[in-house]
Amino acid sequence: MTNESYRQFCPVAMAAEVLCTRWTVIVLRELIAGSTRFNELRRGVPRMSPALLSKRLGELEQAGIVKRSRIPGPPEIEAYCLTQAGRDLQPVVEAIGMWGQKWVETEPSLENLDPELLMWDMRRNLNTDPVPRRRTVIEFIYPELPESQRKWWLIVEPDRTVDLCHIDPGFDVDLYATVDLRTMTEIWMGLRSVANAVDREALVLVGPRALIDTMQSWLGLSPFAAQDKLAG
Amino acid sequence: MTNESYRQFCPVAMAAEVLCTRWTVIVLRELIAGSTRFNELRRGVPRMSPALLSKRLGELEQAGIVKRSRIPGPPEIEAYCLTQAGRDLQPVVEAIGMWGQKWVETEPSLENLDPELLMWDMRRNLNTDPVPRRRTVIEFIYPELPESQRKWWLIVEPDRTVDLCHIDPGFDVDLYATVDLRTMTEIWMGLRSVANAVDREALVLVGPRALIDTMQSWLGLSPFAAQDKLAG
DNA sequence: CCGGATCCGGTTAGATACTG
DNA sequence: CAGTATCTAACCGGATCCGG
Repeated sequence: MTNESYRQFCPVAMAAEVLCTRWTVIVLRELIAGSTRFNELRRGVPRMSPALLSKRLGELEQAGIVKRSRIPGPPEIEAYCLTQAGRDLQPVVEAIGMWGQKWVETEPSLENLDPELLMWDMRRNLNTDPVPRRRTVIEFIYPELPESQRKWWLIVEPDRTVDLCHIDPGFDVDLYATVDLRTMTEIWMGLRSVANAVDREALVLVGPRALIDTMQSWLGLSPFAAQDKLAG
Repeated sequence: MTNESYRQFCPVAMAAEVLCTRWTVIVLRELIAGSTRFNELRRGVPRMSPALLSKRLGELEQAGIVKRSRIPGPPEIEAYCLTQAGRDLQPVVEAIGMWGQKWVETEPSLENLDPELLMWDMRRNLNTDPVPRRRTVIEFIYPELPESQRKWWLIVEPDRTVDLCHIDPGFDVDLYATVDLRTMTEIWMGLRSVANAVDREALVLVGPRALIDTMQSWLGLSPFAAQDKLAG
């Protein structure tokens, strides 16, 4: 069931036994970002098999990092929540991410683009403060992608909740953003600014001036975008 | 040769591909602590096979974390040194260790005691400032261990270098410390003080008063000993 | 839909021995 | 000193299937 121990009394080894198994820190990133349900977590780690995710969640529960609770139904739903020990892992995950942003060459990772992951992250981090206090709809169009992944809608409701759809919700669209996936991912990662992408015509915005001019501020970036890159 | 990618553009995933494979952070801990040669690293990870250590060092070199350099001989010797990217991993390893010290139950790890690891760590962290400015020899005796691991000598030379022997160097001994391995490990990890162990007669010190009274200060503790424990 | 369990083939890690 | 070689056991990825 569990991994063989390193058999060292050093705290680094003790922690690494739990944390440094395949996929574990990625799952922790999702939990820290706020995901709580099994299939919600799956969206954040689409290439991880559900069997392995289930196993890892069990190990994290065993280690006191995650607590499983049953939300009364129907449908009866399981929620995975971080304990205090789990929330205390945020500095660890952040340190790993900061190092990755600073030192890992981007080129290889920019070959692994995923519009669903990107849009999901954008939804999570969108800053609603600069957005008008009525329902605002932004449509992203990735012309080079197949039909099923081409169009995405971000919807900011008057109550400041943000929804993401990949089928047309039928609302009037305030802002259209036509862009290639790589450019949008680079913007999200802080490797390029909105203005730069517009200048190079890699990003075409159609909509009210106010929404366009504030895009860099309402488009929440990756939590690691502020870290300068030294590699790649 | 290398691990399969997570295929995510997130910096956490990019970093985890390199860092979160088995044994990798333990090897990094050794490199950060100052080990540079292959067999020196092996002493810090005695349960890791040399084949895997060699493979990991190759991966770390590939990732730009370690640089291999040849020290002219004979004997010709290879040295593994951290690059700037490698030194930048210190906050990551420290964050992992701090979390481990705070949240991982100690009991299981205290079943995996190792006198050589412990003495090696003590040698590395010994604070020579409070030690007299002549050669000082401290003999540790673990009565419950087999002959080959029972006696260890820490030698502080006048030039402030510290040596560790596990065969009698033949010098006059200034201080004898008779202790069981578990108690000494608990002291090293900050779970118990020298005074407490002496009071409970788990640690018996024979030698000059000055050396005994200052032991807590010259005995450098684990870098994580300052972090309070909340689990186990 | 939600939350997994099962099976199978390929890869990785552990143990031990050996070499230039 | 600094690694290879070899063999076996454990783990992982991918697909499929299942009960509520």
